[in-house]
Amino acid sequence: MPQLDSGGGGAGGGDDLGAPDELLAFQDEGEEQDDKSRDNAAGPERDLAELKSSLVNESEGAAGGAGVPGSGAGARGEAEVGAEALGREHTSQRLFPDKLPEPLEDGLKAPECASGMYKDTVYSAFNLLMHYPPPSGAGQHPQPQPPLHNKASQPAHGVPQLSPLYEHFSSPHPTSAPADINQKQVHRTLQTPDLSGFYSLTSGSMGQLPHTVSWPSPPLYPLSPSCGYRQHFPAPTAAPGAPYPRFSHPSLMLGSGVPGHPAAIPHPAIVPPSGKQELQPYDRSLKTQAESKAEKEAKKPTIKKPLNAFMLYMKEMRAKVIAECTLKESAAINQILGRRWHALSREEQAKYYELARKERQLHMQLYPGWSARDNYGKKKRRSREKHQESNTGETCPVSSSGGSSPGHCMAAPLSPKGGGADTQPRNFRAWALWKQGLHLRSQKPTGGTAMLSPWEGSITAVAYGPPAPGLPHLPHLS
DNA sequence: TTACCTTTGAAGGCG
DNA sequence: CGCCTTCAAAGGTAA
Repeated sequence: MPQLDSGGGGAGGGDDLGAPDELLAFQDEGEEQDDKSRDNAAGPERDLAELKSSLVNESEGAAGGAGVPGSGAGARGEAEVGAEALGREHTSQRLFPDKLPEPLEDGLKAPECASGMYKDTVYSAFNLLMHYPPPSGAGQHPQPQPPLHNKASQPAHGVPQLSPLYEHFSSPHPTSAPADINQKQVHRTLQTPDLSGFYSLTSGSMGQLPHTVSWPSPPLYPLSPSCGYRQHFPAPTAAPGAPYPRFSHPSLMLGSGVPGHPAAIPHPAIVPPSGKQELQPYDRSLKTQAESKAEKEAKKPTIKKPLNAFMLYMKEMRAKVIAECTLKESAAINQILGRRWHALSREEQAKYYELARKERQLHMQLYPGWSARDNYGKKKRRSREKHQESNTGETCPVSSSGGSSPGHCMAAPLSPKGGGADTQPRNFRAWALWKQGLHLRSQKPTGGTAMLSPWEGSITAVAYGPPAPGLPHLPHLS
């Protein structure tokens, strides 16, 4: 299992990462950022930054202002409290210099957002996360954690919840599980030796597995009460040798090869159709047997899509942004995260791409017949009418404002329903980029092939595109 | 109660 | 092959 260096050294070779096309994509991105740096004072990027800045500031003003009335310093104090709290847990991981790519973040003018923005970013996390495969983990015994009773597979407010792989890779040898796990035991057989440490599932039973797993996760960052966030858990008691208690997932613990342990837990991708926690087996027994088959069918758990790289990144960083920026609105937070994502170096992004690739690989192994199409229509989206309206793409804010940056189009105001976002359709961004001869990164070449097996060696290259049809990234897994 | 917002990436469908 | 659509997470917000 490779130990992905978080620095520029081992995994480094960032220039070695990615297929040529991918490098091109990154190059374009970097050039764009460079342009931003060079042209910091003017230009469409600046417009974008200012626009976003105003948006973010508005949001922060709403969120932070309530907690710390009229005091930017106070807000900053909160952020510092959060940063301090972070530091307590990540003191040894603060490898990332305080140097900020300010041009990239100039849109975030709020000092509480700008300060410490990059202090605990991907590096700190991946120092601990990217440890493949799980080490023997002797002596690492994460503390049992109280079960949550909120939505299944969802963390408490502000608590980052990691994907199974994400957590697994950093929870090497869990030994205990919440008390309510016993009611949710699902026996599954090993499917592949490589995944034995992750989930043991029979492929045929995937779709029927109930997903009642609460996802106990202590807060990564002991938020100060002054931040206005409830603390659902006591601050994690970092046991010696247990670097990241929050990454210890009980379900993974159960399935992680603990001798004689009877159970494994479904992949968190399996959720009830409602997205809410399914009935416990005990409760289910109260159901009459006359429950219609159709009803049971309707209650079939939904297998969620595996998280992509950005989603994984968001999951990890959301709490930090919330803590630093005292933001709550996910839309605003996601904008910040999107900017941060673009500000990440190739190496940093590569780690998430690699993690996402493993997620997909695992997901593929667990649910062989699953297709993303299966979930189509389960989440009701905007009306077709809006889509059609948006497809016209004739309301391009670029053309109207003279902006030339794709990001300019992306900087649709955070408006209420029917506002700018609706006048700026999703595909508009693709249109705007295409119009400028650019390409979305999501449309980069397919057929990517991993040059790295996660189970071996260090990263020499990573293909970010989807695997070629029928060509798994990890040949020995399929 | 439910959809929307907002982000990027993956995947499937369609022309 | 390129484009479009949908979904994945998250939580506040509006209908």
